[in-house]
Parts: sequence; structure tokens; C-alpha cells
Amino acid sequence: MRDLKEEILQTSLDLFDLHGFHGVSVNQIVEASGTSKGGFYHHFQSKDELLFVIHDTFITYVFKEAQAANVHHSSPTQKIQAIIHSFVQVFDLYKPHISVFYQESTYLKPAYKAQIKQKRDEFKNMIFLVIKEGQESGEFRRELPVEITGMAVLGMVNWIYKWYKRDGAYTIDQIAEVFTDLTLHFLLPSSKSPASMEDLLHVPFFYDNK
Amino acid sequence: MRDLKEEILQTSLDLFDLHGFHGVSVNQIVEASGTSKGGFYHHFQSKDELLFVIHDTFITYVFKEAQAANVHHSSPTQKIQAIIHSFVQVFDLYKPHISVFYQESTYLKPAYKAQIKQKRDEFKNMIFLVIKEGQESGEFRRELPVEITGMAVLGMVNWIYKWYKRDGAYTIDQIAEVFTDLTLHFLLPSSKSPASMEDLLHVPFFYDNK
DNA sequence: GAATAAAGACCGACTAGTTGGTCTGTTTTT
DNA sequence: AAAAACAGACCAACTAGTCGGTCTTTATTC
Repeated sequence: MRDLKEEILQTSLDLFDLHGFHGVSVNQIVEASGTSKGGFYHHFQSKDELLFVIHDTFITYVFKEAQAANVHHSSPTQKIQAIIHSFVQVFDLYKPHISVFYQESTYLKPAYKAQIKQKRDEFKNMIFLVIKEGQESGEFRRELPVEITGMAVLGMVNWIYKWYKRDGAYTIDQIAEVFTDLTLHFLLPSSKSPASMEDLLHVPFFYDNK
Repeated sequence: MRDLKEEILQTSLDLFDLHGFHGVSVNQIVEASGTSKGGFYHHFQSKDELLFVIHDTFITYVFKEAQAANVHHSSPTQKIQAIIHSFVQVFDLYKPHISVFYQESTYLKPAYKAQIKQKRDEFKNMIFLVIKEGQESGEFRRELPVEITGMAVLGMVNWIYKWYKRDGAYTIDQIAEVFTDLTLHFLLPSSKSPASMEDLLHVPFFYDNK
């Protein structure tokens, strides 16, 4: 009656998050999920397929979220704000998936790796496009090279998985707000930046810096 | 006559970079280095020690560089500029080390892991301190929470290892300049930002954006 | 400087344990 | 009754690491 496949996924997700893909054997997964080798291989062709499913679940979600943010807003500033915000939120929702995604993608079999890479690139290009769009409309600083700037944003956000903890000093919302603040500060021309920022950022918890 | 230990290090570094720590067996290392099991275990106590040496080499270097930058400059703005610049350069010098450092640290044995973590934390704290110093002196925006802002900088730079390639579209110097530009743009108060920036950033290759 | 001794560098067959995966059989659901 | 869901003993391949032995370099003595 219980969904064994889901059980295996959750269990292995937690184990991989703790010990890495190669730090966990199929036997360990099987034991921790309260099943058997037979149970495992009934639902997954191989350990590698399990790894792929984890990757795919996550990247598919992120991409759809970004796409929604892209469609529902008109100005590049609003778009990048929405993308960063939803993207950062993901790190609270999908923490274990993400750890696996960024730590273990090396070990994906070529056929799987290619699929993941494609979706990942699409997401990356969406961010690049928004930046370019913003530059062309004159909202964003034209001096910035799109790729480097885009990778800066991606790096800043992606790195969250290395340090974010639910019970840490900052909530995921606070992180999202600061990161959008930082991003807009380097994207928007300095003249525009301070004045119009006040409308966008409702500076919630910042004043506790003594 | 050749330095076998160094040969093993370089070879395994390249192999780990390509296939990950667990994707490469000691036998493969031994074969690719043109030596034997005996040769390997004469120089390294275990495969785990090899992993540690790679980690330690890199983090020790980075920390010393940052420390130097910290001492040789007085103002926080100059410090953060120097730190980012030298830090980004490292990604050209130590690419394989860094891949291993960020991908495989999960697999360090506890005793080794503790050592690395300490050095890594020291480096992180140096960046936090510079930001805090800048806020206290009034150079940097006081609204920003130190930790989140610091992790943004770290993430932005650290992520380089995922995408930088020597024969890519941008040199490591270009990346370093853009990243310091971005960082100063969100650290410095908006009023200061544009005017004083022109002195700091000699905007070299930016005008090729059509 | 030749002879000898000692230490370090290196070799490779071997082992004990673990790994992902299979296969036959049983139970449970449709 | 047939098909899907699961169990668990089993296996071949591979793993990190060992160990007795050899070669090469260095130190010491005559």
C-alpha cells in the first residue's frame, strides 16, 4: 500500500545528501528503505537510473518555475527579481536533490548526462536572455558582459546549497531578498539604482546591523 | 630521477577532475602514472591521504594569498578588490585542484575533513571581516547582512570552477574585473558608486557589446 | 676512490572484502 | 489465472591495501 518507489527515492536522497552517491551502496539504500534488492531493481533499472531521476526531478521543476516567472512579468527588472526569488526558494524545498545535482552529476552515465545538460542549458540561457533584454531596453547597465554577469548570478544562488540550513541564522526569504538587492544593484545603472530601489525593496530586517 | 610523487599527484588530479574521486581506482592512477601499487603506497598512506593532500595544497595557497592582500592594503575597498582578484586568478592556476576540492570533500575522512574545514573557515571569516570593516568605516552599505553578502561573493567566485575554461570566450582577468565591478557595485553606496568607480575600474574590454 | 653497508624507492602478485546487478521463487494485487 | 510487486541467496567484477622481495641511491669505512 505504501509507495515503495517514493520511499526509495526519499531515503536514497537523504543518504546521498549525507554521504554522497558513492558513499552509499544499493544494499544500504535497500536496508534503510525497508525493502530488498528485488524491490529496488523492480522500480529502477540501475543505481544510475535512480541518480538520473533525482537530477531530472529537480531541474525540470526549476526550469518550469523560471519559465512561469518569465511569462508573468513584462519588464526585465521584474523578471530577474521573480526568477531569483523563486530560484532561491527552491533551495529550501529541494535541498537534498540539489546537493546530489551539483555534487554527483559527474557520475551520470553519458546518455543521462546529455539530457540533464540540455535542460540545464535552457535554464541558463533564460537568465542570459533576461539580462540581454534588460540591456537592450536600457534598464540594465550595457557595459556588463552578459555571460559573466549571468554566471555571477547563477554562482551566487547555486552556492546556497553549500551553506544554507533551515535552522540557520537567516530564512530563505531573507536570503532571496538580499540576493535580489545585490543583483539589482549591479545590474541597474548607478543613477537609477538608489531612488527606484526603495520602491522595489522594502528593506525588512536590515536595520539590526549595529 | 623524475619526481614520482609529483607525477602521481598531477596524474590523479587530472583523472579526478575528469571522472571524480570514486570514478578513478588506485590501479588506474598507478597505470596512468607509469608506476605500481608499491610506488603509490610508498608515497601515500592511502587513497584518502592523496585526496587530503590535494585539498590542503589548494586551500593553503588561497588563504595565504588572501592574507597577503589583506595586509598589503589599507582600505576595505582595496582589500576586497585585491582578494577577489587574486582569488579569481586561482581558478586558472588550480583548476583541477579546485574541482576536486568542491566536488569530493564529502569523501574526506573525518580527521582530514576537520583540518580542511578549519582553513576554509578562516578564509571565509577574512572576507566577512573585510566587509564588516568596510561597513564600520562607512565605505560599504550598512544595510547589508555581512554573512549573506559574504556568501554571495564566495558563491559567485567559487562557481567559476563549474564553467571556466582556458580557451573560453573570456580570460580569467576579464572575469576578475567584472566580478570586482559587480561586487563593488553592490557594496558601495549608490551615490558613491558611479563617480568613484571610474577611477577604480578602467573598463577595458566592455565596449564590444553592441 | 673502491668496497661495503644501510636506507630509501619501487615492483607486482596476492588477498579479503565490497560492489552493483541477476535470477529463481514467493506473495500480493487485479 | 495472470500480472505486477517484492524477497533474498547468489555471483562475477572490482576495490583499496599488503607484503616479501629487488633495485638504486646515499653514507661510511678503509
